[in-house]
Amino acid sequence: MTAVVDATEMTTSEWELMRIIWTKGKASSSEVIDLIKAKKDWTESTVKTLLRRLVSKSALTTVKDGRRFIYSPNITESDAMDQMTAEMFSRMCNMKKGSEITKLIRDTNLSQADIKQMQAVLANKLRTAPKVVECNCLPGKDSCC
Amino acid sequence: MTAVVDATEMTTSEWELMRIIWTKGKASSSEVIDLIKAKKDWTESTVKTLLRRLVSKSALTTVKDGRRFIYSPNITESDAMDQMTAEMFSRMCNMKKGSEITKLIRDTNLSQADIKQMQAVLANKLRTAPKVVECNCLPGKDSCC
DNA sequence: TCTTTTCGTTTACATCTGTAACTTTTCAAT
DNA sequence: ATTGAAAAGTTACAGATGTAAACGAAAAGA
Repeated sequence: MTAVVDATEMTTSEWELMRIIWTKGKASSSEVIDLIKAKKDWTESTVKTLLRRLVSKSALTTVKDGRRFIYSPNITESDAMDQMTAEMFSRMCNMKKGSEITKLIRDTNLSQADIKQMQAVLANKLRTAPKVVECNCLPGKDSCC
Repeated sequence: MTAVVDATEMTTSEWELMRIIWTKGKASSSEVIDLIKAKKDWTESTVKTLLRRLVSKSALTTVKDGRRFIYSPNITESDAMDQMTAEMFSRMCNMKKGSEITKLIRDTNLSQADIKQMQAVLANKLRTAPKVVECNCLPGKDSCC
């Protein structure tokens, strides 16, 4: 079974709401409305619309609890992040992904454990790494770099 | 002077065209139309519309060459990639960025030089890395992890 | 010069997004 | 039972996006 939810079709605004629901596990619209207030100046209506759209994209499931709905995610935060990241990197030139990741490492606040983990993966990867990665910008030898 | 072009407002389709122009340095609309055919089944009209929108977003500059235009990028591929990456990572929980980068390392085809570069950066970073990175999903201690 | 290509410009149109007001339904408290 | 508050549902609307046809102008070939 392939991914039921396509996280790449969540908009930035929708993503903000998802973060709240991922963090809390589940939430009613009023909880979401309350929590989003700290970050965004949206009206209740706006939040409800976004929640509804997330439901229609199958990113959220609802369960009725009396008069209100409890929203819970249909995709994990981790899976969603993976999809987004993959989508973005798929747009980039193969040859340039490496330096982009390097920049990311440089610019991101990483824990000691994160770093050690990366070091382990890299050490292992080095053993079979190619001398160069081919560019795939244009078909044929005509490519960029 | 801040970034004149906001690459995060380029759509996926527009990005495809940018890649061609980045790779070639500059190109006429007919060159772009020809080259995109290998990847996308767009009509000439569609490509022209997208080029025009890129010009209106200041992502491309045109110089007239006889009857036609030569398009060239107003932002480097590298800067655009940086902006996109930064935008995406800004949406993620601080605490989870590390493992996301680790996955990226695992899933990306990297050259030996790329890997060594990352290793250097990481070794250096480890010396001042925090034990843990705080989650920033919700305001206050109420955060996720 | 007349015609055919080749570009660029204008117009189109459905869907998606950001943003929200207005309306209806349904608990909960008189 | 009545009413007020809370939640959900309906409708709206401008701008962005995907996708393109049609029209016009200019260059190149006949």
